[in-house]
Amino acid sequence: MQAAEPLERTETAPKSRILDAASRAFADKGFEGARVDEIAREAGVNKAMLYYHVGDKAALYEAVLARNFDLLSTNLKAALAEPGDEEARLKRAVGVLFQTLRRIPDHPKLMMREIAGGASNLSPMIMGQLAGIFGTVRSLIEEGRRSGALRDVDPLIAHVVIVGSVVFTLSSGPLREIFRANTPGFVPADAGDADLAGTIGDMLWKGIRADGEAGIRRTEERS
Amino acid sequence: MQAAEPLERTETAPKSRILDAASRAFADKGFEGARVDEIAREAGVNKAMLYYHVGDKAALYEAVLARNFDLLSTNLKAALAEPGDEEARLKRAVGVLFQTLRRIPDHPKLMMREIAGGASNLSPMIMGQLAGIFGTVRSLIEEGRRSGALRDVDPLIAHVVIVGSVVFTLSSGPLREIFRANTPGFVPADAGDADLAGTIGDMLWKGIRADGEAGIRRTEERS
DNA sequence: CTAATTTAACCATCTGGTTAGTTGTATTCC
DNA sequence: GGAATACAACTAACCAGATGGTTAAATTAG
Repeated sequence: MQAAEPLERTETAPKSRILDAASRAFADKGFEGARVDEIAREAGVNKAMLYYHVGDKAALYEAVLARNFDLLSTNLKAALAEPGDEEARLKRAVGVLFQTLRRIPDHPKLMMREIAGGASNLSPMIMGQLAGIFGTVRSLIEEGRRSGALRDVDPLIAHVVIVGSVVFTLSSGPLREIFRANTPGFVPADAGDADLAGTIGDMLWKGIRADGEAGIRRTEERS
Repeated sequence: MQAAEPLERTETAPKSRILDAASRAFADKGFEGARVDEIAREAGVNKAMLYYHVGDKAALYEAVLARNFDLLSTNLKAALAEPGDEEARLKRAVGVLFQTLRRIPDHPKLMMREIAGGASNLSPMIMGQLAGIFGTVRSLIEEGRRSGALRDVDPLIAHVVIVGSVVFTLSSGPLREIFRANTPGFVPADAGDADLAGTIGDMLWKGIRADGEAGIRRTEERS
């Protein structure tokens, strides 16, 4: 038995490279559109090695998703474990969601495709990870409701709106650039990442916070 | 087959049936995942007829998208043409977006997949339709900013958040049902459509309306 | 030697797309 | 009228290339 794996000197481990390539392919072209041969080539391994190390195409897909959700879940839980008032925690959650997904830009794309497909191809393991993340966000929202900081929103709907806003924003970058380029008199680029996350966190917070005694302007003020 | 043409013998026009089947297939399985044979079979048409009436797979895809965007654009413009203050118009826009997409439930899925793919497969015609819709929403937001009803949000980002929220909510219905079923002590179903649209419209409105004299907390906590 | 890796070659099946030919029917020509 | 023509709608059969997956053999490491 080999005591320790002294590898990854030259490059990263083959399995990791395979998952990286697979993640990119699945995100860009979808499960059906991704070509196993291309993933292998891009990872710099023989196709048979891919089956040897990971398994078939479905296993490959699941491995990619599991790895991404794991990172996301860990970061999110860590961010919400720290103390703070509801506003700070929600915005921190959005910020962490934003920056974590920036580090794995394939993930929002995978999620969007998966949801479009009716989430019918998610293994129990992945569903468990998803449920964990949902539980974390749900706790945040329900605590906020109990403390009176948040309005009486449906946690699941709020969750979907939060994730949808961030995921959509992150994934639609290329499309936005096209619009900005074709719209005269328009700021030519998105704000930086921190600003973007801040803007969206702010919108979401204001969208679900309790109507303060002062915030209830029913907009009938027209000068 | 003379005058006695049985009313429903022909059901709907072949092309329309083909587009319906194609829309479903593309939404559920993606462009690459959709099988032309299956689309033809589902439409009750010989495969060659599909090529005869519409064209190849890409043309089929474009036809589906064009038809959907057309309906969406028409409804949205009509809804925003009617007068009203910013709050009413925004909420009306969200409501129309919601109910139009409910009528073509494949469309949000197609959009999600397309955005995930980097919007790289959209023909100029489709891009034009998209630009038209964006222009409509942008006008709404910029008018709101000028009148002081809305905060100084980036119209593109606001647009993305609005559309993302609605599209995500609509597409994630099945996934939400799974979560609701597995979460004890949870309301067992989504609110009705009107309520759902109202809830989300409200969240979005409160998220981008101008800060009342009390709400201004320039949270720069991100150091 | 033995076992873990790695490779080239292979294959059964599927997929988008085409083609040659058929049918029904409206129009033209005698 | 009715034969000939024209043409859109439709079909069955086919095909070349791609695709996911396998295997037997070779190479390397302990």
